[in-house]
This record gives sequence, C-alpha cells and structure tokens, in this order.
Amino acid sequence: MEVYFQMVLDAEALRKTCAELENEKFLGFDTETTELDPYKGELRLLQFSNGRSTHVIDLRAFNDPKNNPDLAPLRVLLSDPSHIKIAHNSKFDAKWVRNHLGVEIEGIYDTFLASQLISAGDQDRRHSLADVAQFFTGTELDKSQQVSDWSANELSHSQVEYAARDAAIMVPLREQVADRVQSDQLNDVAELEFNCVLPLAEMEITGFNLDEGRWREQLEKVKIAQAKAADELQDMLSAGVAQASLFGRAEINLDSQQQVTDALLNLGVPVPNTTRAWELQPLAEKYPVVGKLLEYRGVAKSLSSFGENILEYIEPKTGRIHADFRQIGAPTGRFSCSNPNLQQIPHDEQYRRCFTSPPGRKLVIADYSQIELRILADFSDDANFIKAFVSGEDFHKTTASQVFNTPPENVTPEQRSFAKRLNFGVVYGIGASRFAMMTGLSQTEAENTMRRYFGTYRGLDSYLRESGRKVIAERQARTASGRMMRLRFDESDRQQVGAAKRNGVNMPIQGTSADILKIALRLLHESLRGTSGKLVNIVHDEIIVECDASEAEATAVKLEAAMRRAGERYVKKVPVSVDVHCADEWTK
DNA sequence: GTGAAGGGCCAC
DNA sequence: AAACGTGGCCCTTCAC
Repeated sequence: MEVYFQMVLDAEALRKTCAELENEKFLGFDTETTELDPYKGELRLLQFSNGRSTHVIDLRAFNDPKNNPDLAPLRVLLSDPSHIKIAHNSKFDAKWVRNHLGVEIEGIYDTFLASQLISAGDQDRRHSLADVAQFFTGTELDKSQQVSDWSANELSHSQVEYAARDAAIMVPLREQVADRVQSDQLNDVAELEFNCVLPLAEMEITGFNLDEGRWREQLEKVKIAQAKAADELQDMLSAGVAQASLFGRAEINLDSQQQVTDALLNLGVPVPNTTRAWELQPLAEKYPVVGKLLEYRGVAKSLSSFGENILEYIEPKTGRIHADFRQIGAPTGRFSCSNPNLQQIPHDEQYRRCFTSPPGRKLVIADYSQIELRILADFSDDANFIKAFVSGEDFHKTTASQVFNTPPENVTPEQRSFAKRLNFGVVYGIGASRFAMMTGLSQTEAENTMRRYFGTYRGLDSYLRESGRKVIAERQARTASGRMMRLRFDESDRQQVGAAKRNGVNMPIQGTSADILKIALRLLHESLRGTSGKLVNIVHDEIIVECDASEAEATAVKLEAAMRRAGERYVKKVPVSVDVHCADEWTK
C-alpha cells in the first residue's frame, strides 16, 4: 500500500498542517513511542490522516514539547471533540499525549474497543490493528516496524512510512467498523466505551499510592507465620513417612498437590478428588494435619501473590502503582486489571490499609450497594423483590422475612444467611446441590428452600426462566446499553446448554453493572475537571478518588452524584444506593 | 530454559 | 436431574 505523507518538522509546517486538518470531522490518529511505558520513554511521532493525505509530526524537532508554544495548534486539535480522532487502543495514545503534551484527547473513536464489542465475547478473535484491518477491510498490514528503534536520530524511510500508513488506514477502517457497530445495534455501548477511555488513561497515569513501609511490615508478619506453618505442616506430614525415623524429617514440597496428597494418604486421611479448601474444610476437625494444610495455604498465597513482588511495580518517578486496566476485560464488559491486579487485593484490612493517600490528600471511597441485585429487581419487575429494596431495610433480612413468612424481627441469623446466599446465588444461576453444599442443608432441604424462595418471587422466577429460554433461542445476551455476548453451545449437549444458559442469564446483570460503572466514570471525570480530584482505582462496583484534604467533602458529593446518576440511567424501579466515605487508607 | 495447562485462590 | 458468573497470579508439572 502506497501512502502519501508529509513530515512536519517546524512550527510553520505544523500550523499549516493543523489548519488543513481542522476542516476534517474524522482524523486517523496514531503515535510512535520509544517505550511502552509513558513514564519511561519518549513520545516521538504523532500521525494524522484524513484518508487522502497524511502528516507525520516528529516531536523531536520541537524543544520541550510539554511547554512549547509552537505546539499550541496541535493541542487545540487534540482537545477539540468536534474532530474525531480515530485510533486503535486509544488509551495508549491518550496516556502519552497526557504525559508528554499535557492535554487530553477529546473526541475518540476507538477501533480496538469497537472490534471487541462486535466480536461479542468471542475469545478466539484477535484485536491487534493488523487483525482488525484484515478482518474489516481485507488489508494486509506489515507490522514489522512496530518494534523498531524509534529513538534513532534519523528515522528510516520504511519506519516513517509505516507510521504514516497506520494513521492512513484508520479512516477507511472506521467506515467499515462503524457500519457493523450500527447493524449490530452497538452504538450506545460504543459511545459509552469511547467516553471511558480518558478517565481510564488519566487513572493509569495517576496511579494508586502504596505505602511501601507499611506493606513491608505486613510482609514480615506473614513471612514469620508462613515459616511457622510450613515447619509444623512438614512435621505433621512426614510423621507417616517411613524415612522420617531413619534420615530425620522427609522433606516434601508443600506447594506440590501431588506430594501433599500422597503424604496425606500415608497418614490415612481420606483425600477427596480435589484438595480445594472447601472440600478439605470438613476434614479439618478430625484430622489436624488438614487444618494445618489450610492454614499454610492461606499464608503461602498471601506471601506469593501479595508479597514483595507488588513493590516492584512502584514507579520510581511517582512512587505509585500504575496498573494496566483492560477496558473490556471480560465479555460481560467488566474491567480486568494486571501488573499488578488491583482488583484482587485481599479485603483484609492489613492489606488494604497499605494503600493510602499521601500527606495533605484524602481518599474518597464509594461503592454501589448491591447493584447487581437491584438490576435484577429492575429487570425482573418482581413486586416483592422490588418492595424489599424500596423498604430501605436490611435487604437480606427483608427477603428472609418474605421467604420464611415471618416478621423481620423474628428472622433468625440462619434464615438471613440462607436468603443472602440465595440472593447472590440466583444471579449466577445456582443449583440446589451447590446451595446444599454451601449451607450444609441436605439436598431435599435445599430444594425446599429454593422452592420457597422462587414461590415468594414468582416474577423473578419467570424472568430467569424467560431470560434463559431467550438466550438459548437467540444464542446471544445483551445488557441495558446493548452490549452483546454471543453464546456457543452444542444443543444436544445438556451440560453445554446449561452452562450457556447460566452464562447468558448472568451476563445482562453483570454487564449492566459494568455499563453503569463506565457511565459513572465519565460523569465523574467531567465533574472532577479543575479540581484536585483524581481517579485512582476501580473494583467493579467501587470507585476510589484521591483529592486534596480540603476538597474531600466536595469530592465525595461529586462522586456519589456521578455514581447515582449513572445507576439511575438503567435502574428505575428501585433506588440506587451508593455508600461513600473519606479516609486516609483504603479501608471501610 | 520456556511455555502451556491445570490446580488453587484472591477479588467482585 | 439440575454442579455458580467474570477476571489475574502463583505454583507445579510436563512437553518441547
């Protein structure tokens, strides 16, 4: 593919280029950088294309890009939402532009996100620019220059041509992608996703403050506990091994399922098929060694997953953790997070209290109260379920009172617990045997309790059945925003049909929750503009903002308002409840 | 050595 | 009869 492009190497050329580009509604946009991490490398090239002519701006030709007034026309173009910047994985470009030019890219069309929405959860589809271009336009893209040396003083012709071509392809690519977004009725969810890029880019740039000293203190305690548990477990396990008496203790690898299982069998422990905690738990009382194994597992997990390794992610320039969030991390639309995963920090206060606000700052922490159950109440239109929320009382207690037909004040803790587990379980399509397993009820008792539950909530029951039927008939499920998930199953295989049904029934609930959170992030981003407030973490139904201590109360009001407004867009039949508080640490 | 798969477990 | 959804990380094991 031949690409016509011009290099932009001085202020005058930049002014002319920007004047020309300002006539365009859609601009293909891309950047080339010397590193992947915006805190490490250099933003080298910015490429714009209207589909006919392409301009490659070499930032190295401009001194001090962040403050250089010659770059003003470029900043205007980037931050003007009436010029749609079409980019592939725009979060990447947005972070670099934010960090190195000090502006936010407004008006984003992201072909990476659009491609993910269109593929509707198909895990086999790839979403690199080369894959997406091939799929939608049939164009072969040579990406061999992608990892070339962008820090060289003189860039080669093939490097610059590669850079130009990636921007040039975006305009025709968007036309194809947008047609498909339209025909798949994904316009609303696409808008919601594109609007979410900036808040996310900003959050990753900001990072989350981890108190290294506190983390190390905590670590030392766990290390001691781990060593003690390991030693004791080693002793107990080797008691049944013959060599123990001859050669001292027979060392076994405590992290090896195989070796531990063998050792347990030697000691006469009836090891179940799996050695997962919930299978072993019932044996712990009779066999102390099993209890010790569970104790060891707990501390070992803490030490390996939440140990020193996380400290290596602290960015020296900021002293903070800048994790990677995948905006469409799951087919349901939820985020995923890695390097490190800030969405799986143990709830235990010893861990969370290590995430702090720096001196003079505060954390504002807000989460939706039972948002998935409220979505379910709204979708199912079940009068009793809705009533339980509208009453504003303890939800699980109220449902227990309804299910067991007893006044709320007479509800036993056990009844409340059954109701709570069922309330959460129905969202996932729980079955009687699983319910029996987790409550200790017999199969019959579990079935009876579930019958009572669905007898009380007939509207919920029929919604879930109808939703399951529809999923199987249509082979797809959708959230309130129109986000789609296709389901693949062999209809002659009962297990596959059952799994697809549970999956498809759950997706609109979990996915609408994700829709709501993403809408909230955009509203929040706008209301925090010009304040000290910065988004620092999100965990599915929770948003954490860091701000100046003096603005904490005002920020809390803004955060709660954004979350409530977002929730109310899709949840109308029951109140949307947001719990918010200010703290110096990430704790309740 | 490296990478995939599977078990296990953390979050919501 | 019906076996609870979505992720990521760490470890061992096993194949290359």
